[in-house]
Amino acid sequence: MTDQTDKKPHHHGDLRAALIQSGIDILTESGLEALTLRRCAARAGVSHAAPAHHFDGLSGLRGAIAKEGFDRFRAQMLRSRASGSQSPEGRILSLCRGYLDFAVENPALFALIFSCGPMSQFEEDMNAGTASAYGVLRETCAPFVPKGSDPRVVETQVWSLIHGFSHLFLAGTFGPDAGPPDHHRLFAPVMALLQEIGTPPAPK
Amino acid sequence: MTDQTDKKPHHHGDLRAALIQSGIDILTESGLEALTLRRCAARAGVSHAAPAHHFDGLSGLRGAIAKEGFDRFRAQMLRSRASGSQSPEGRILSLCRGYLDFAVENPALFALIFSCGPMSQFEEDMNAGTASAYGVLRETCAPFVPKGSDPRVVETQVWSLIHGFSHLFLAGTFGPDAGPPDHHRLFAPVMALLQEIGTPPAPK
DNA sequence: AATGTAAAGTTTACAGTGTAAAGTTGAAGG
DNA sequence: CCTTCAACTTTACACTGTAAACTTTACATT
Repeated sequence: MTDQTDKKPHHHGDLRAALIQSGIDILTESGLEALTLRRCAARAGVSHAAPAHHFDGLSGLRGAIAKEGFDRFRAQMLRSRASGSQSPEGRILSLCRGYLDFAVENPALFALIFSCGPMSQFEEDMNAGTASAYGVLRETCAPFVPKGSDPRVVETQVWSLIHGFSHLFLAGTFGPDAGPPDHHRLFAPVMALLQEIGTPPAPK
Repeated sequence: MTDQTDKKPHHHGDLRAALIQSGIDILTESGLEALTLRRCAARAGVSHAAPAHHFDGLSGLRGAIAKEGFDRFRAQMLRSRASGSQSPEGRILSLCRGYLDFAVENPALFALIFSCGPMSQFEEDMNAGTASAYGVLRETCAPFVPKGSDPRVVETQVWSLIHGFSHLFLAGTFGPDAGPPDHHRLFAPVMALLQEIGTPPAPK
């Protein structure tokens, strides 16, 4: 609708960005349920109805935050991928490490991003973010796609594996005691399977 | 605390069970956000404060519903596993089909079960349900565990894979057009990887 | 049988939430 | 200087969870 990205608002400096950042702060500090239009407004120092103007209600705010969250998610995956070994195996393993680390470090934002509830109305923002993150995964998976086969097979395997592990880890399914310090220990089976996925195209 | 399973309540026949069923109905009809103490009470024909008595507030109601949901989840997996080929491979594939089918048929209940937000207070109910479902997975994975190795490796791989696929499928990550009719088509890569996991212990 | 007691629900009240409408401010353009 | 319009505020309302006080009912004890 109205493009207010490069247009200076009248009163506040850049309220839209400030509201998104306030929302992310609230998510980080107090969890998903604490993300509220009114609290977000209070933190940004505006009236409680201001966020409903910039975004289309609460779900609009959540969509905008999710978009920003996807950007950071993607950035962290890229950073992690660039940090380790640059072999095809090393790149995909580091990417998945970044995936898990982001989920562990930003659980509420991660949950918001992949929430499948009332975000359906925001498929525009949502699909853009998903496609962005998915693109990173695709190019990292490319070396493992057998020639002539559908790349989505490998992509789906890797994507499902790392996402399922991250989600179950956050939900505490792998034990209530497992905390951020030792999540890489539990991560070992996933890494092993990822390496197994990587072997077929390079048999000898 | 108070065991009210076999004790006839005073006014209502069995309000606790009625409230849980009302909650599941609301979830099925109107989604996760629609699950409300007051709506649940109205549907069961009692005052709005009644649910807060039987359960410990909203999170208590959600915990009780999650427990019931886990039972149905487990039952569906068992039913599905029993329906197909009884080879070790067939059993694990059918189990995962049941997993995915339950998620597709009960998206809100599935999301509630694996929500990692404010359920932490209900680790008792939650861990019981998780352990119950996890047990089914364990025994189905057992034939694929190499002798002397940690069974949790295979379990984690299968669990993460099927859960991640189900969750991403519900979230629409694999395309917004993919609906219940063709979710088994998209499921193919996961099945392939599951069979791959199954091969190592039977090399010849 | 009368009475006490505790559980099961209801009523009342309150703080917080999203949303819609009307009102206010302030910067830009003629 | 005045108009205009977007940005924001104020006001109002329906709905939510929670806590407290109150009422009813079944059971147990005397």
